[in-house]
Amino acid sequence: MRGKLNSAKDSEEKKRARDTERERERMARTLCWDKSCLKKGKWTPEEDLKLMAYVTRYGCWNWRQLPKYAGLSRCGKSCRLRWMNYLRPNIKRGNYTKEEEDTIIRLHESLGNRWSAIAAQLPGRTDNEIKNHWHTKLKKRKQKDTVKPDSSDLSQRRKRQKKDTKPKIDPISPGTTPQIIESISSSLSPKPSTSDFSSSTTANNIAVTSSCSDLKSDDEFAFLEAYEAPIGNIWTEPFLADNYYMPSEFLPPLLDPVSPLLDGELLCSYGVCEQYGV
DNA sequence: AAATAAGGCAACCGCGCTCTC
DNA sequence: GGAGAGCGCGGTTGCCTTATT
Repeated sequence: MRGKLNSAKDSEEKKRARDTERERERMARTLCWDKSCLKKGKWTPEEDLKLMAYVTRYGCWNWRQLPKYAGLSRCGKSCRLRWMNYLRPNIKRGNYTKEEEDTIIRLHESLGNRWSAIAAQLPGRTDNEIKNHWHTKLKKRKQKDTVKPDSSDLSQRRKRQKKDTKPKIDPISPGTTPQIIESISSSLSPKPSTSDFSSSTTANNIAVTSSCSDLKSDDEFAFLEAYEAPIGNIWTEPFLADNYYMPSEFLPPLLDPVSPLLDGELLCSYGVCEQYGV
C-alpha cells in the first residue's frame, strides 16, 4: 500500500519536474534577443504591465523612445503592436458574432485586404485579429458559400493598382468613402451594441488617462470617453495635457524596474492586477 | 501514451506614406 | 525638393493548442 503511494508520489514529482523543464525550455525558446539587445517574441505579463502602466500614465508620445522610458527592452514597433492589438482598452476579444462575420465578408468584398479599413468598421476588433479570423475561418466559409474566386484577387489587383495611383482610404481624410464616414459617425454615437462585450479584456477596465499622439481618428479617441472612471475625467487630468504636447523638458522620467509606478498600487487601481493575478 | 497534423493566433518584417527639417 | 525619422499597414512566420492516428 505504502509502496503504491510512494510510487504514485514519485511519478507525480517526476511529472512536475518534467513540466518545469519543459516550461524552462519553452521560455528559452520564446525569449530571444536580437543583435541590438532588444527582446523579441512573446510578451511577458511583467512587460505588459510596464507598457500598460507607462502608456496609461504618459500616453504614447513617441513609440521609438517609449520603450526606453518605460523600462522595456523592446523596439518601439513591438510596443506599439502590443498596445494596439492587445493592451489597448476597448479591445473586444473572443468569438465573432454572425453580424460581425457577415460585415467582414461584405467589407472584404468591397475593400479587399484592407484590414485596417475593415477594422475601422468593427469597433473593438483589431486589423490583425480580423486578418487572422479571415484566414482561418471566413475565407473557407466564403469559398463554401460561393464558387467565385475569393477576393484575395482584390488584394492582388490592389497591389497592381498601388503602383499606379494608390488611392489610400483614410478614415478621416477628405477622400473618405461615404461608407467609412458612416461607420465612424455611427461608432462615435454611443448607441448600444448588439454584440457581446462580455469577452472584452480586463484591460477594458483601465482608465486611459492620456491620449495617444498617434491615435489620429476620432474613432480611436471614442473609447476614452467611456473610460473616465475611476480616476476622473481624462480631459481634466493635469498631467494629461502636459504629456500630450510633451515638450522635451517635460519628458517623463525613465522608469526603473522597481519604479513605484509598478509596485502594484497604481495598476491595481486600474484593474490590471486582476488580469495577471498580481 | 506518444507522434503527427491541422488550426489558431501573436508577433515580426518590410514597404510605403506622412511629416518635419 | 530631398533626406531622415516615425508610424501604419499587410503579408508572413512560427509557436502553441487541439484533434487525430
